[in-house]
Amino acid sequence: MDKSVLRRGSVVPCGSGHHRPLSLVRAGSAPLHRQISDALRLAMEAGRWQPGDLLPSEAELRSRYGVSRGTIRQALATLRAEGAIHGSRGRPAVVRAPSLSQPFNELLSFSAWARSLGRSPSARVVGLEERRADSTMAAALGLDEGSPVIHLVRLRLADKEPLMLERTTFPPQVGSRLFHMDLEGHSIYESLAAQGIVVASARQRIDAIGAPTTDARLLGVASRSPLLRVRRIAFGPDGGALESADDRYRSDRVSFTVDNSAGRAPLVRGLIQAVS
Amino acid sequence: MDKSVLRRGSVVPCGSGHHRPLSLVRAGSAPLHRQISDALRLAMEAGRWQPGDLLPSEAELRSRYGVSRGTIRQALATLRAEGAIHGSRGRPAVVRAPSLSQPFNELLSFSAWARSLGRSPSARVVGLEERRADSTMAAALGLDEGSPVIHLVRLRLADKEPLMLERTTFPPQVGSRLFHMDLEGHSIYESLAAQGIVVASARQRIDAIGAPTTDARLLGVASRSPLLRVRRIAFGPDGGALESADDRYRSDRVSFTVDNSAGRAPLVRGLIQAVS
DNA sequence: CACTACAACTTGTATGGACAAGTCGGTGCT
DNA sequence: AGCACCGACTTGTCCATACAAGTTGTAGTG
Repeated sequence: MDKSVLRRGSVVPCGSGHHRPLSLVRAGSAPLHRQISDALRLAMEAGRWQPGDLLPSEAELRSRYGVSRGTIRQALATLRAEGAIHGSRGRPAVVRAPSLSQPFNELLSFSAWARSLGRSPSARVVGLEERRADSTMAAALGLDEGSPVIHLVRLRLADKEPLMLERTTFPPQVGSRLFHMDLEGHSIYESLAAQGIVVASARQRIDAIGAPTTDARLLGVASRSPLLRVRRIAFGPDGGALESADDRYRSDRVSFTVDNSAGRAPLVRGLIQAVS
Repeated sequence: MDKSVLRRGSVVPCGSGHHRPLSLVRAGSAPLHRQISDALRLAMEAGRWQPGDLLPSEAELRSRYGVSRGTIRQALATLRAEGAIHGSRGRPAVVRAPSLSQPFNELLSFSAWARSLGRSPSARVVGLEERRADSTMAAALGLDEGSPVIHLVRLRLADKEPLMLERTTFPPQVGSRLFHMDLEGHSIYESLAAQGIVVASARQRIDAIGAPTTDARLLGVASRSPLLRVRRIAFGPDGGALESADDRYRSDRVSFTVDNSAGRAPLVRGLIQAVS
């Protein structure tokens, strides 16, 4: 009798056969169209629909959520403006690509970043020593030239695969704490935060360099192969510099994304590419 | 009797005192809401409303164009998705400062970016041709495999110095307009914006590659030297893909910065390094 | 068999009405 | 003067309806 309805609906393998309207709060909570767009976005991020799949038709969504068509269209319009779906006339909306939404904090802490991608981060200390600041480093950290600084070099790994070579210079009041810390297991940022040292702002510069031979050997790539370099100065709440870092990523495995919607804040993220 | 109506209306110094519905084509032409959003965007770009000004109320727009409120709201929703206006409840929509979308624009448009750094941008067309989309390109643009696309390759220069090699693929409805445009002098983005094609969101991926020989020759660097690559997909307010780009920057001259203050939006910018 | 035409579906467009929620200015009270 | 309150106005949300336009599968035609 209504096989025609099932024809389009069968595109979506709806595992749980809910027939009553899905849970929507109609009282003082968020607007209905927002609840619906959030739910759809969540389902897309969870991989319930693959890129290229067709969303359920507006009529089916309407009956599934028990709202009018205008409300459904408003929810879909939100997803369309975000670039998550892509509609044309006469056919249900097409799922565009995995939507990405993660906090920005990741770009600061390798450990937090790797964990957010489902990898287990670790580190291998290559060197830890006290130095005297040269002129550029002194300027970066706001110190006098020749004053002592602590220089730390670590190879950063995710699932035991080397991804990044990290050279960090700390002013004494921060760096002196490193000698009593576990530099290979725990996140430096998290250990410092436990001692009340928090990063309030950071300025990072991204460019590309050819790998020097020593860097190449540590990272396991060919000499002179391209690396993504991130140079960062992190500041505390009082504006004092907490570190000056030079991170070099294997560019065949790591890339950064900038997700930008007009009028909204840009979302900067690191990615680890799939092994080809 | 109705001074209350004039109270809000007086915000807009309506020079030409049209009282009949402004010129809208109701036959096979563009949809009404699109004609209205185009007209409003044009008026805003012409400086008729300054940033911070209040747009006329929906009721006034409704009577001015002789359409229903839903149509007006659809036009305003388009402008909101573009970031041109910014609405809150109980007050007419506010015209957003173009400076808010400035860093966003810089990352998109080489011309706008170079000008913001005090350089004079230009371009040299290396190739312009129609192609058929392969599977990955079709997926990126949301087209069918094998459908025609327009492929443009340009060398981008600042003060006549080559900085970036740009390969862009456009879907037909955007790319077909390129053949009637000045591709070496004017900004493509600005020319397209004048025709109502506006970028609402974009996804960019940054990594590093070694320069292939052809790229190296065009950019004037050694073969296999590191380049900063930015791959971008730009979307319009309706979620349709407007372009898929592959930009390769001379990493000895260009870098990107991410300024991050905790709690505030990260600021992503490009930099041209001083000649050493 | 190839092609056309149609019917059923889909989304896009547009209208009208109704109520809730927020802003703003003025009124009147203390 | 300072303050609470109210009413007019505004946008946000939601509903119901109707038609246009595009897609797709099916049935009928040559």
